[in-house]
Amino acid sequence: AVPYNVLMDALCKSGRVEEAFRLKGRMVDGTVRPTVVTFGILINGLALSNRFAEVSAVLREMEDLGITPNEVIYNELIGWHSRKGHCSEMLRLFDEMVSKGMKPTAVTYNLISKALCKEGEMERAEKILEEMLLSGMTVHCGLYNTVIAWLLQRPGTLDSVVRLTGEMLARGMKPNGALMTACIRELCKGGKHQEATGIWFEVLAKGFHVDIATSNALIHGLCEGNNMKEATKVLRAMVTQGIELDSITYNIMIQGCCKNRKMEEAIQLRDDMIRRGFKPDLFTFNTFLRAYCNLGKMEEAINQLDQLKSEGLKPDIVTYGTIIDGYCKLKNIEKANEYLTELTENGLKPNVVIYNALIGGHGRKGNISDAIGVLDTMKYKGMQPTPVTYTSLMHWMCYAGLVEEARTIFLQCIEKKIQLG
RNA sequence: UCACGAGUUUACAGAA
Repeated sequence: AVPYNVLMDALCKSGRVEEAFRLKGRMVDGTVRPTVVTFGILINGLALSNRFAEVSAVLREMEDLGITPNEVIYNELIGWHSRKGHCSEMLRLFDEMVSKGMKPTAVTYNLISKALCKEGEMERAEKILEEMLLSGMTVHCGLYNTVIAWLLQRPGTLDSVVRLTGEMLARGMKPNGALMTACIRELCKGGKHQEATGIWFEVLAKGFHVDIATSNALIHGLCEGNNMKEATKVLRAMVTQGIELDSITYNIMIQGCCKNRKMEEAIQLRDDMIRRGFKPDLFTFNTFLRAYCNLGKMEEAINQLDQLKSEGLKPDIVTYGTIIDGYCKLKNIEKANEYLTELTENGLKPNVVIYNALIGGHGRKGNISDAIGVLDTMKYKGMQPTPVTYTSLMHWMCYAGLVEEARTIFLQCIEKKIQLG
């Protein structure tokens, strides 16, 4: 039957459904028995050529032959209704599939959530989810996972996300790792630290495994919100719960300390990291480097550069971006250019961030013509200036009293429809 | 034979 199926599939996909059916006719007459797959191909063929009305005949034939539709057949039927926006029929099939003891697959959930979550219908997706619950329909965690994932992509849905995730947990379901991570990240971004931490603890309390990425996202979110106390609490909890930290965890915590100028603690964390067998990586070094730059301690910063080199690591564009910006903030253009040269010698290409930093350097010195020179270089190299480029340039122009020039740039931005924020 | 697609850390501007 396999060669038949292959041929029929090809025919269906090139719109020659009739011929596929004729082939199936020969199978039935002959010795080769069609299988579920055969019918799956035919149903897909009918759907592709918009002849869904004929599907019921196919289903009847299957029944006559004693062939039970499997998950794929259901997915095809659900897919058709999903694309046509026939939500109730789609959900009926979903329920039927479950009641016949079939497990919906990831494809099923994607099809359903896609239909439910179509543009502007997010509320509907939520409502349907709740209706399913109330009417005793089977709601698998996969459906929750997909609906929440869709919700997360839309602004202003955080509350729903929290509620649905809470409902999942209340029903003993576990949100998948990517979902948990996204959920926690978004919650933290929205300043909902207690909620984020709460979910994390709750999942652990239920005895579920929590991905390291999720825990890291939580700690990062808390650090970003300058909530080092809570971040430390979570870190401690990870250790006591036996969750293995990784170098990313350390890097996040180090960055958190550095941002708060707690260099001793940052160094302590790095020591701890090494003690546990992790080598500081580029992220670690770049983070320290930035911290020293921010403190105006350029010797210390360069010391980090030397150290990372001697560890066999290669400084990357971020390393140089940090150093160059550090010198530019100190109005030391000469040094900045020195590292610009080193960067190119190491086979790296300056990017927008580097140029933006240089513009800031010239600007701080009141050297607007050189700042404009950098902008010209960018354009010459075919590099797209960013909103940062323009706001920085305008700022330093105003600072130097060149308000009219700044206004000209501003008008150009509007003309080019550049969003300055 | 059916849909789509993956999560965590480091550099640049402005307002307070």
